[in-house]
Amino acid sequence: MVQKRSARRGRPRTYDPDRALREARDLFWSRGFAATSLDDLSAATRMNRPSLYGAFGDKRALYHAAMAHYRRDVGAELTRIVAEEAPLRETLMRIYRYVLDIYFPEDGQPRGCFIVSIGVAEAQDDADARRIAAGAFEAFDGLFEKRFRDAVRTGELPGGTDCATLAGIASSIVHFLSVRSRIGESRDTLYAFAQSAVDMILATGQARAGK
Amino acid sequence: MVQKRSARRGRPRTYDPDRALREARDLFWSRGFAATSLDDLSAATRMNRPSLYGAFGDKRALYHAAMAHYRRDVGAELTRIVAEEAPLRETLMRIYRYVLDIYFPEDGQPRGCFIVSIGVAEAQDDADARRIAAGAFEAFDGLFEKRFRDAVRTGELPGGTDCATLAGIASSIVHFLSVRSRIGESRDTLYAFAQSAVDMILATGQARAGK
DNA sequence: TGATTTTTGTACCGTATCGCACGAAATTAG
DNA sequence: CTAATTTCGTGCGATACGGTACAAAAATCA
Repeated sequence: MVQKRSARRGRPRTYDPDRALREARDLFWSRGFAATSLDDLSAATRMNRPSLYGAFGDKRALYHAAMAHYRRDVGAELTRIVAEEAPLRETLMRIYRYVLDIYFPEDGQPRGCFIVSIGVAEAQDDADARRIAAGAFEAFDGLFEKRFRDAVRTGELPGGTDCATLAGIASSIVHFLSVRSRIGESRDTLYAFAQSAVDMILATGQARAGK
Repeated sequence: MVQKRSARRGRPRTYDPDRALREARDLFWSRGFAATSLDDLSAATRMNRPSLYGAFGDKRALYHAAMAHYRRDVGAELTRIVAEEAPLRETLMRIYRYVLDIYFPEDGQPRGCFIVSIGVAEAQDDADARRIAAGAFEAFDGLFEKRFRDAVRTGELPGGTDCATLAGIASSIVHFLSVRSRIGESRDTLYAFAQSAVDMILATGQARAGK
């Protein structure tokens, strides 16, 4: 899988580019773009600054790479969860459990979603950051909506359900978990909220049914 | 109302402290804490740096003052809206319209909620910022919950409604509007989403009723 | 072995940053 | 008019920042 590129010409690298990108992402994630210095990044990635430059371009480009990496990572796992084809309640709870795993790392402080907590702040003046964030959310909403449409097809949700809006609400709850985790709410409290919210999402379907 | 403080002793100020605080807040709002320099703040507030220091303390203290100011401002208006005692749907839509007014300023780029977009990023390493944000959200959720409890009392929502969770969902939608406004969604799209989401919140009540 | 290629690591440059010292300016109190 | 008080505004100092130049190091190729 991880094919070592067939012996390259010059001096070999002493760092792992993917690991370095994850370390950089984590640093940006906790401090934001501007408050993270190249010295910090250099220390965390164990690459000196010229190597950072060679590998990723300037600080802004490294930041974009970190955002894109996060988006790919999380998007792939969410796609996998939805593909498992569990019952609707179970799929939703797996998604909320998964994002809570991300927002509350085992080691380190609660951090929320990288894009919501950090990326969106940059989005106003950084068109690339804005595009990456918008793309991530579009894919995210789309995943929820697709699952809800399937639920209508299988009878888990009644016909006439407004799947697009329900997907927006499901995404809203993810944003809520992100925001609240970073400002001190406990994981247990947020998990309980997610459960109750899922109850309501399913009940909403019931209401529509009788309409 | 605006009582001029009875002639103080020394040289009079050339700036309006409240106006200056709003200008500082707007600058932080668009760029974040670290990317906003004292030179920027000095220019925007038309106070030179030593005056800023004298009036607000260091940059971090000024930032906290800006957050607290925002929290007071928005909190007061939301309290006012809820106090109007309009029908539930109307109250909710007034709230969503009001926050969209904030998130989409008439002049300038979409910016989302100051606390969600900027404050939460600081919350991880800045205990004061975290406290201000947590207090703001607690008050916000409480306002929604109180309104939903009243709705149960008046029959707008059926008995047995889980008002705390419903308040969390209503707040989630506000977070959604904040996040999405800043990454390029149009105000019209978000307003339409809010309307559909309110439909669902009210329908959820209906479902519970039949339980 | 010697030329070539790629990465490493030090050292540095120009600039921006935060915070404050200090004297001038503008007002009131007596 | 003089003293006291408060703010203003210039200017600066120490540090931190992003980014790069340059030569040494470590590998492959012929």
